[in-house]
Amino acid sequence: MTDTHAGVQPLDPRQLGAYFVLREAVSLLEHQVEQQLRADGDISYVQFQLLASLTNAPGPLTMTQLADGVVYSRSGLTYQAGLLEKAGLIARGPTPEDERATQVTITGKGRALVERVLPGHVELSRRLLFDPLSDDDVRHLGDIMTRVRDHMRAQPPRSAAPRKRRPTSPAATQD
Amino acid sequence: MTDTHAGVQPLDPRQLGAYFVLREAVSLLEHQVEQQLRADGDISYVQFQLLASLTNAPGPLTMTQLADGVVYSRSGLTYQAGLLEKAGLIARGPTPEDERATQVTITGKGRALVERVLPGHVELSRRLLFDPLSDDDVRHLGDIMTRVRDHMRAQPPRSAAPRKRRPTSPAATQD
DNA sequence: TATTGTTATACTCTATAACTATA
DNA sequence: TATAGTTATAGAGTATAACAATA
Repeated sequence: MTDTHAGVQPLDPRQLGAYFVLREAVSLLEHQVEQQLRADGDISYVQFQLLASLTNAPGPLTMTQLADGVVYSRSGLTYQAGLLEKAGLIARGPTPEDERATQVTITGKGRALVERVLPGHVELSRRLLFDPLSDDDVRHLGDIMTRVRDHMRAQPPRSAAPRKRRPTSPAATQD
Repeated sequence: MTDTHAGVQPLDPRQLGAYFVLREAVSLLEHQVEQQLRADGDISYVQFQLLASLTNAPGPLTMTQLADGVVYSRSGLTYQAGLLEKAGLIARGPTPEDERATQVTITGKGRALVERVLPGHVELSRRLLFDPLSDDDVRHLGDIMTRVRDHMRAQPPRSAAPRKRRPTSPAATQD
């Protein structure tokens, strides 16, 4: 990459390399996982995440709670929840405390699907991600990404809710 | 769909945690980067990657070379290249040596766009990814993900994959 | 008025298969 | 026959805005 732009301090080449190889490796991983989930359970990773969130939760979640960290728009979640409900994997109903909210419950079929899909998911991540890594690598990777995640979550306005999102700065230099 | 998964050894919780936090952190990062690229240059990350590959390459690339590591189907690349060409960022022409191939060149406008977009991209990755990391973390992260990437690239395609693997070409990678 | 969630809609992107043309 | 690339097309997913109901 040419670094002939004045005014901005270029990123350390080591950082630049780490960033791009991270993106590349995760892209390859994502693609493979997507195939596995589709083949084993006919769901996407997003759908898996939603089911997994419900599985891990102590009880039903509202749509807003379910959206957190998985989806970046409310309508996106409504769309996905619609698919999951049509497939009989979740159920939606009223929330007693707040009549505006929707309570989302995972069904037995939904739990069964997670159980059916999880082994392959786990096996694949082991084969693709963990095979070439030592225990220490894994520990360090988890630690690093946890810090990064927490850092990012602390920084920007929270995701799935903002009323109005205005990306600033039009590109300035002509079209 | 019928998956005989008797006796699957569960993943070490540390690995499971590392996997999911990796996916989560990268998802947040991707989303932010996508916004930055769209705001600063009206391109997607895939399009940025294609332009960056051409910028880094010593000369023009064929479509096949350009596809490597960025896109997972030929038609997907044709689609993206069509957009980039329509925007005047790349040019496509015949390849002298092989009349079947298409030679892709980046235009001055394309280079200018990369230059315009890169500072913000770099700045964002520093702020989101590298701020909470030490130099040692970055070194380790780059090392880990390089090994993972190389490992995945060496893997033979899995069951349902319609045999169309490309040979690894050294030209178009970013690190 | 603000918030929860849905709907309508438009758009982006991906991927399979059929096709052309070269090798 | 095999490979490079395009096209046609279908489907999945996303996001914005308008909307209704409730707080």
